[in-house]
Amino acid sequence: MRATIVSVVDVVSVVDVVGSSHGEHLSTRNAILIEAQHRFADAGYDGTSLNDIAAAVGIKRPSLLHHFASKDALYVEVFERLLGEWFERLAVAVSTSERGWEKVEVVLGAGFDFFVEYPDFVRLVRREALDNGVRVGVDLASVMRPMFDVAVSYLAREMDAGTFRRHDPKQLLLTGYGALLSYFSDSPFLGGLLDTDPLAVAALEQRRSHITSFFRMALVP
Amino acid sequence: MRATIVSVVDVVSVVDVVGSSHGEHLSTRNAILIEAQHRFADAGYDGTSLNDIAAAVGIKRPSLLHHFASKDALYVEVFERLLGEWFERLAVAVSTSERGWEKVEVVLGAGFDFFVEYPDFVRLVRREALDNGVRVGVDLASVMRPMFDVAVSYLAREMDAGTFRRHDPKQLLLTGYGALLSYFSDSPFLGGLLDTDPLAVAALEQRRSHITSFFRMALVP
DNA sequence: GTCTATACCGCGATAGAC
DNA sequence: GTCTATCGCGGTATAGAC
Repeated sequence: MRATIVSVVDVVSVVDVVGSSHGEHLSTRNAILIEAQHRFADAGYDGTSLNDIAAAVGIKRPSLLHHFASKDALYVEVFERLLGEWFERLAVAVSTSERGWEKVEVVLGAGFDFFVEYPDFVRLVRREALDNGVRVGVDLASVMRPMFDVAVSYLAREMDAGTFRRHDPKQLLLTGYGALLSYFSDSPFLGGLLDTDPLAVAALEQRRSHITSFFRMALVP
Repeated sequence: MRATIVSVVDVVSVVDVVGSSHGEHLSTRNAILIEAQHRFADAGYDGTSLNDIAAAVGIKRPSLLHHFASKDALYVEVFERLLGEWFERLAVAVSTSERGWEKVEVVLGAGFDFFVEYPDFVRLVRREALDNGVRVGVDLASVMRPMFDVAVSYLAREMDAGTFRRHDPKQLLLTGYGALLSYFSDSPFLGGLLDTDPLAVAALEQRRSHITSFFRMALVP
């Protein structure tokens, strides 16, 4: 069984450590982390071999295991790093002075941009959400829960004030969650459904404006 | 590399073959299929071992491989069986005489009910969509494409007629796809976000009515 | 910090007896 | 149809030389 992340503090603190690369050439450790991130996102935990990661970095598997105690430890660190970036980005968006719909738009846009920037993150989260209950890698729910609760109460407050149309706030968030993430997590599949690459610039702009206008229509009276 | 499904006809024809169980006790073959379906949905292709499936059915792995040529063949047949049921169900919903929003409501409801009935299906589809491009198990996009195109043109027609509010039909479908599927595929995770089991009867009813009213609001002028 | 070498395990698949 | 036995591969992890 893989180790779990129990608090947001743990997550954020790790980022600084990893983020301190020395500049000139990527430290082997960082190179491993980056390569592992791609592999885990592409093929999942079970579908990823340490051999492949090591080879891609230009070392042998035993050398990789010198930097990380186990495959599990490597996976957890990859995930923690991304989660840290995610929280950081979200904190900035939430702390803006906007109000009402504008605030939702800012946060929504920040999430969208982050997913564009870190496509691996979305797919890792999705895989984790799917595996939850069977093999617990990272306790995503506990980590995300505080953000979720904040969002719920924000929506509820705005609805009570009449600024937003009335919906079940939790259901609305789940709907937004699914609509936003799925586009990125399933992009290889969606590429076959549409005629264009979903991650191309034009397609992304189209998606962004659809998501925005769709939820504006749902929320703004 | 796993084999691919190339046409819908292939899919549907298989269902009859498998569906013809003899009644008294599940044939070993069917028992294997059912067990494999659960494992593949829970743990993914790589995370599932033929040993476990065989043991759960009460036989040894070599005996399992007597019924199915390979792990790959087993996986494909599991998927085909579910896809067949899905198309069958959807065809019924689409063929109703409803019009405008009522038709959308019928199809949406049929999808929802199907996902409740076959939770494994949703997670298999999600895993397949995630893996697409890396390891091609089933060419989901080709199989789903015709349905997608039909839905797109239906929406476009209604929008042109003024029956529906104007959106980008494709984007709208992607949004619905994500909102609908994610609730089921990520239910173990969402259970930790909410306080109730997302698949409990009450929660499902809540979700169902939210989805319905949300899209009604988006579509009906 | 990286290497070679090794140990051990579980996997998918095959062959052949019953 | 199910079994035992075996093969070959790739997995994670460890020990010890450089």
